[in-house]
Amino acid sequence: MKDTRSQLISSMKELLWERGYDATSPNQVLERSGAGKGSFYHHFSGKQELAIAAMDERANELIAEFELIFHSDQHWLDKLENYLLQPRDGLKGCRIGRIAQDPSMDELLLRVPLKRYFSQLQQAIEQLLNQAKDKGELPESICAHTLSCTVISTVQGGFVMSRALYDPDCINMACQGLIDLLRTLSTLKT
Amino acid sequence: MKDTRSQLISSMKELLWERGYDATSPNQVLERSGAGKGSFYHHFSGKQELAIAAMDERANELIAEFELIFHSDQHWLDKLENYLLQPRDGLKGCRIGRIAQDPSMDELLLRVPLKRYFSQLQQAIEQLLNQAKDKGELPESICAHTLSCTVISTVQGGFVMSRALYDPDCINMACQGLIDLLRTLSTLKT
DNA sequence: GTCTATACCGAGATAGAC
DNA sequence: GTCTATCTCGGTATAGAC
Repeated sequence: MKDTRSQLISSMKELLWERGYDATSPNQVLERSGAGKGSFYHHFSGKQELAIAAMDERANELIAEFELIFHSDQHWLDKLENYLLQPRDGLKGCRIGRIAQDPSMDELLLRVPLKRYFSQLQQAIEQLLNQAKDKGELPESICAHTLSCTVISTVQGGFVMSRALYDPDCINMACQGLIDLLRTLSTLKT
Repeated sequence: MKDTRSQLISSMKELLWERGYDATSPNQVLERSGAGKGSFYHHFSGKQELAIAAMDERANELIAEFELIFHSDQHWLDKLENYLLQPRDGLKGCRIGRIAQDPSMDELLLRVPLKRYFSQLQQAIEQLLNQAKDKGELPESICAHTLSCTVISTVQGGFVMSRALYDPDCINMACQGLIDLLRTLSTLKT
């Protein structure tokens, strides 16, 4: 059991994942959380403030997840594979990237937690790739920053493609394809 | 100058690109096209039918674009680079993939043109990659179907990442990173 | 803190005149 | 074919009692 405020945030997190920001209404949040209108507008100034709180929690949660993977002491390629081949439901969408396409994301405040998550993720991946280059296991001609964009995009785009083709497996294949390229490259170098 | 019906479709295409399906209202379409409500509901049964007509046109248009690239007589890697490095506005989103995340895309009818586009694109890329394998320029261990998912996802995810970080350049880097991997791989094989 | 009542607006569509 | 008037519903929020 948690307090009303937490319930609201929790329900908003679910709905942001399922429906995004624009398509989620306060009423849906209330229904799911069991709270009343009064509580909602007592704890938050409105939909936007609640959404930001929810996205902040979600970002922290996801950052903790990838840090667990990237801070392990496996080989860099195993870490990356570990990250890329995590089980994902292609039809549901990324728990945070999901909302990036919503028109309301033009608003600066809403973008803050989103930006924070992706910045940190990119930094982590770029660092990993630079270590690989230092060890001579990735060609010097490959730019770690550029490739980190590719890695992140593959995951995010996998969700989009899965939904477009209505095939939950697309995202897993997309990630597998990238891993295959990296493994092959590392094999040929050896 | 075109007739009212075409104007409506044309405006809907723009709005679907800019705002997606759920966030686009009939009123916005009317305002942009200069048509009135009467015309709208005379030519179409409603928002959904208009959107499908618009997406159908858009799909045809985009299919023609990639066919122009893939049916040229360049080397497969040049074709792929040509496709991946096309100029794209990362902040606007894919002209058709943009709407894949909208909640309303759960409706079967709306997904038809979306699915048609992505299916054909994937088929074209897969074919290209298989030719590369036939020529021995891509390792047999690489699965063309799997890798085609990666290619498409990189583009789609590039748009998402660009919007998340609010950096129009992310998508271009993501695509460049994938090309770099493929070029490197092809170099080492030689 | 939480509830119910109320208000305002725009989405999406229909009706019937021209 | 196109126009204006009208309708219903839900999104988003405020007011004031408890």
